Amino acid sequence: MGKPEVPSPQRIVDSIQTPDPWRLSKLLAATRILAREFYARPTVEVAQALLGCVIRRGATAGMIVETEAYIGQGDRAAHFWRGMTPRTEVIFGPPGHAYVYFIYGMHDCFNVVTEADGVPGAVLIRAVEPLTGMAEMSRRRYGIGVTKKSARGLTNGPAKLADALAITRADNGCRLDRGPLTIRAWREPRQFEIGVTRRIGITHCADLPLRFVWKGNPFLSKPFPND
DNA sequence: CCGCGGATCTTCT
DNA sequence: GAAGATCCGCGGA
Repeated sequence: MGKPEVPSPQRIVDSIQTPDPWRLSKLLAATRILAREFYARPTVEVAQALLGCVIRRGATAGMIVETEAYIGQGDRAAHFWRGMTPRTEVIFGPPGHAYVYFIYGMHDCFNVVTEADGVPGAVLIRAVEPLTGMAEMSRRRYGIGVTKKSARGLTNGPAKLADALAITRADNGCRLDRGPLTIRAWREPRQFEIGVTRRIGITHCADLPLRFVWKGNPFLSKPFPND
């Protein structure tokens, strides 16, 4: 005669299991905000160094597991390959700022600006592993915190994670070392292998090895071959 | 699991 | 005026 078990929203969503559930306070204590200098390096270097880092917005956070580099030298897939336009202005600005663009009439995608001030370069964040606030992320994406959908689908794509972390064009040009949207590194760095592949969803320069993934992580937008 | 088509609108030619 | 750094649902294996 027990009452039917009705798990709380947080329970249901979390029970879909991320391997590593974090409380926000604990997460903040275990990480520190990346300084602007971190981003003032070659784009490919930053793209790899960002793997394992944590994007935080309010009570929601996810760990970066997949990135793509968009570089200045003859990269026709980069939005800025022809030079500066109103849209790509922030990519030519100081490093450590957000570049958020709108695509296919409905999605926002989140990039980090790299290289020295005046030199274009950006890293597209393609997937994160949810760490905290999954019910809230689920509400942002599905309009409901209780869902039977797999946790994998919550943030395993550039537009999905932007949605889950409420990143929009309003964040375009904002700095990432302060303010409501920040990127943090673990004080005790995680150990993992980095896989390299061609970038996804582009037509030009599709062969360049500029996509970087946390090898074997289940939250990739597309699995690493042989995983 | 995989491939296909539709949705939808900003940006630059 | 066309393409685009995507996602989702659907149908089939």
